[in-house]
Amino acid sequence: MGLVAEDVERLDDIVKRTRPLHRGDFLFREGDRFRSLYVVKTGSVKTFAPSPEGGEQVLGFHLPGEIIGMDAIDKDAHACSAKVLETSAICEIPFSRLEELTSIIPSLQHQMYRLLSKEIAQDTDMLLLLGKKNAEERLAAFLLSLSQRLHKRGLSPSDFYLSMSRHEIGNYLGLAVETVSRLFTRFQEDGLMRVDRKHIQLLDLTALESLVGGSGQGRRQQQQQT
Amino acid sequence: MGLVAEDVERLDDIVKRTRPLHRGDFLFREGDRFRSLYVVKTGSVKTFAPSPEGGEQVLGFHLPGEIIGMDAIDKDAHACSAKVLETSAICEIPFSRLEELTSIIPSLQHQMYRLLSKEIAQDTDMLLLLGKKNAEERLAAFLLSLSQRLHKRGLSPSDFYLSMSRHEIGNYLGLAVETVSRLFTRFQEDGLMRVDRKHIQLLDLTALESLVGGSGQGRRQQQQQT
DNA sequence: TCTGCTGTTTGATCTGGATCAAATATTAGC
DNA sequence: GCTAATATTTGATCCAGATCAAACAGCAGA
Repeated sequence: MGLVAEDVERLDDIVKRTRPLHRGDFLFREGDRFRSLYVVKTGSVKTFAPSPEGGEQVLGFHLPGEIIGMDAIDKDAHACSAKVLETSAICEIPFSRLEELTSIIPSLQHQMYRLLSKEIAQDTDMLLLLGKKNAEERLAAFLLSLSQRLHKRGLSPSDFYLSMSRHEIGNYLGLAVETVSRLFTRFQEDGLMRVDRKHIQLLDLTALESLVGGSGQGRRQQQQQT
Repeated sequence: MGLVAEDVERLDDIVKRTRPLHRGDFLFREGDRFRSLYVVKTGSVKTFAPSPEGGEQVLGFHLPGEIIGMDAIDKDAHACSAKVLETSAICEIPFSRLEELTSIIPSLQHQMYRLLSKEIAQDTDMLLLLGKKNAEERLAAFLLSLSQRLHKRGLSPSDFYLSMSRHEIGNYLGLAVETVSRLFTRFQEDGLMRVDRKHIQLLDLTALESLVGGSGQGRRQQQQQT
């Protein structure tokens, strides 16, 4: 990402490798002091925040290559918890060390700004999804998002395992478990995918994409021009 | 914010003051190359993104003291548009100049990280709102958010004008205009606020806060423990 | 001032997805 | 392997809020 070998080495020096974490382990909990960012090397992690009513809101699922914890810099404390979904390798990057480095290496500083900015842009996409899309569009968008992110990491974009439960998917997408389950069934009947337990095969990426875009061929939908 | 006078001056030097903008003016449009961050001095701005179906999603309302454009750093292009809601004074901060400064002034770099992080945390709150809260809770949260942000700027927390339309509020909160209107009426009947056109008076902040928290005294709601 | 337009309110009806209910399939523990 | 606890699926019903419809109120422009 535009760093010379020497800089990469310096960055490498501050990264802590932790032994593998297992399903259910926490990277951090809501309220913890913020110290480090975490990078998923293999496996997956979910982040979630308690909602005032006692439930929780799943904020995201984090796949290999993705960074966790950037929302905690401002308040210097974590407002959400991060829980490992399957046996995972996670790197820890002490933020104060990272800050020292970025103030010395301008290109690294720029990367940090980009990473933070990207996180904002992704949240924005999610706002659009929760604010404007129906159940079908949400699940299609979710599946495509996983597909694309796995593909970016060199994994299969059309054949993968879901490390999260239907319940967690529903929570994340603002849908009830039952709705998620029914949609999986429907997508399968429509030949869009094959579902076997947590094993997913996407059979028609194009069709899924068109589902996400407009509400298919038919369903009316108010278009607010504000 | 922890800067010495000399640094403040340097920051001040790169800030461009533009003449007042008026209702309907754009700060930038979706697709524009990213060059600057914008700070609202007075007035208000809304940001919004087109949804694939042709409508739009209001992403936020920006009040004095707030920064706009941080989501565009990563892609070096704006993914949303920013439109002025009322006559406003806006400062422009060329990002490349800002980056030069932050690489020289560590405390400024830290502030930038905090600002970006705060934006992420705010989006996260919004995800919780759209994912878990009902119409009543959403509008109450919206009103309290405005109230708190205005108060932070030394303005009245309980008496203010809405520069955005009911339609825009609904769009932002994922609700229909009619629902927003009915809720304003209801809140008024319940003595929580007075509404006269765009003039708002919050009469019972405490009650509004309790509305946001749990679903009031009654309404059942599934609490997902995931 | 009048005129047309846009924004807001109010009422009636409809519906996507939640909720309730229950059977079935997995999985974890022993 | 066996059993309890948990997750998923499927079906029936319900309802918050969307949609449809229409009256009304501000407001900009002539």
